[in-house]
Amino acid sequence: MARKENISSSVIKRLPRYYRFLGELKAQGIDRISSKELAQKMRTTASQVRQDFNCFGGFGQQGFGYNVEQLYNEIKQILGLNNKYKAVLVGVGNLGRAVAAHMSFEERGFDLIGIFDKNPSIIGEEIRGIKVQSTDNIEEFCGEHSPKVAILCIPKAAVGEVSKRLYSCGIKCYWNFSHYDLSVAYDDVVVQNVHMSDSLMILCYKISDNDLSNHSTETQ
Amino acid sequence: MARKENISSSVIKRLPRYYRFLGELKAQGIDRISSKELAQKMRTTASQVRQDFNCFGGFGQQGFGYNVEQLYNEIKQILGLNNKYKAVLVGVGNLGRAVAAHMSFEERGFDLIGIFDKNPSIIGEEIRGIKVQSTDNIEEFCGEHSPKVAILCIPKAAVGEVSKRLYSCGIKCYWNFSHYDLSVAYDDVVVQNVHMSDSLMILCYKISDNDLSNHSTETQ
DNA sequence: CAATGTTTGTTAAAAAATTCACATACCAAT
DNA sequence: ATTGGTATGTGAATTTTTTAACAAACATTG
Repeated sequence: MARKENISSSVIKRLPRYYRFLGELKAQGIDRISSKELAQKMRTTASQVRQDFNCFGGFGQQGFGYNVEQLYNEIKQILGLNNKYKAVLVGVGNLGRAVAAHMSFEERGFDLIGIFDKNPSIIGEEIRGIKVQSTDNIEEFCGEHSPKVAILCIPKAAVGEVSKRLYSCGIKCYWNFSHYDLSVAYDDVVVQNVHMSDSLMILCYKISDNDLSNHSTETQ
Repeated sequence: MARKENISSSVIKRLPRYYRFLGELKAQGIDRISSKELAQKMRTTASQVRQDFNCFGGFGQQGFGYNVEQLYNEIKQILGLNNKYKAVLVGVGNLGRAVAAHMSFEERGFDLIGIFDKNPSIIGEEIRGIKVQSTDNIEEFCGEHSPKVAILCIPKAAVGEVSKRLYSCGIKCYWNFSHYDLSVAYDDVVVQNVHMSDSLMILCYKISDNDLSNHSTETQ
C-alpha cells in the first residue's frame, strides 16, 4: 500500500523472480506460503523476502504468512504488467523472429503492434499475425500508431541510425538486444539491455574461476 | 598481477562492458585513456574504474593513464576468453538457431561442437557447419567428446529432463535461456541465465515508474 | 476464550559497494 | 636536471544492501 518513494534497483531486479516462483506455486494449488519457505525454494533468506515485500507496504499476515494469489497479483501490479504498452520490433533475424514469435508480450505489459526489417525477402511475411514491414515505413507507422517502445534486434552497426530515427519518432523506451550501449547516446531514455555476449563472457569467467579454485583444493 | 582472492560479482559484471568499450577505442586507434575519460564515455565514475582495475593489480601508469591495448588484453585474460570450452547447444527453435548461428563463441572462450534437437524435421540440418543431431545421441556424443558446457534453448517444460541427462553426462556448466531456475535443482553447477522474460518485466517496471514520476513532476 | 506457537513488520547491526580524497609516481617541457 | 602538471593507486568515509533480532499481531488448539 504505502509505496516507498524510491525502490532500489536491487529489489526490482528480484521481483520477476518472485513473480515466477509465485506463479508456479499458484499453478500447484498452493495458496499460502511463509517467507521462510519461499526463501528456501528460491535459495535466498527469509529476511530478504520480507524486506523486499515491505518496500511496498507488506502483504503478509503475522503468524500466517503470505497469500500466494494476492502476493502474485501485487507484484504483477508493482511491475505494471497490466499495461499494454505499444511496441514495435525492428530486425527480423533469427533472434528478432524468436522474440517476435514466442515472447509473451501480453503477460508482460506489452502489445506488439509492428515488425520491421529492411530485407525485402522478409517484408510481407507474417509473424504472430503481424505483417513485416519495410523499415522505410517506420516514420509513417509511428505517426499513425504512436508506439511507446522499440525492441531492437538489429546488428550493432545499424543501431546508431535506427535508434536515431526511432527517437525522433518519439520513442524513448528500448528493449535492446544489440551489442551496443544505447543509454550512452541519449540520456532521457529508458533502456533495458539483453546483452547475450556479456552474459556469455561472465559464464566464461565463472568457469575459469571455478576451475582454478577446484585445482587449488585438489592441491591441498 | 596480484590477483585478489575473491573478486566481487559486481566487479565481474562490469568487465564485459569495459571490454566492449576498450575494443571500440582500440578499433578507433586510440592507444591511451585515463580513468576519467573512460568513465565519461561509459557513464560511470573514474573512481569506480580505478577501483575495479585495482582488484587485479592495477594496469595503469601514474600521471599517464591506461594503455588501451594492454588493458583490453588484461580483461580478456581475466575473463578467460582465451579458453576453448567445448559446448553443446540443445534446442533449435528460433532462439537456439540464432544463438547457434550468430554468437561469437570463439571470441568468448567457447567452442561449439554439437547441436541437438528432438524434432526430426530439424535433425540433419547444418548450422555453422555442424549437423543437428537427435537429442537421443546426447549421451553417446558426450561420452566421446566430453563437452564442458551446455547451452539450453529448450522450453521450460523440457528443462527438467534434459538437464538431468546432461548433468549425468558430467556437464556442470550451463548457459540457460529457459524461463526456469536451474541453480535451484543442483548446487554444484555453474549457471548463467539469460532470462529474457525477466528483463522484459523490468523494462515494464521502469516504464511505469518513469511515467508515474513524469506525472508527478507535471503536477508541480 | 485463554494460552501457545508461528510469522510478520520493523529496527538495528553487519557487510558490501561506491565515492571521496590525497599522497605518490610518472611524464613532459624548459 | 629540475619543476610543474597529471592521473594513478589506495586508504578512509559514505552510502547502499543484506542479514540478524525481536516485539507485536494473528492463527490455532484445547
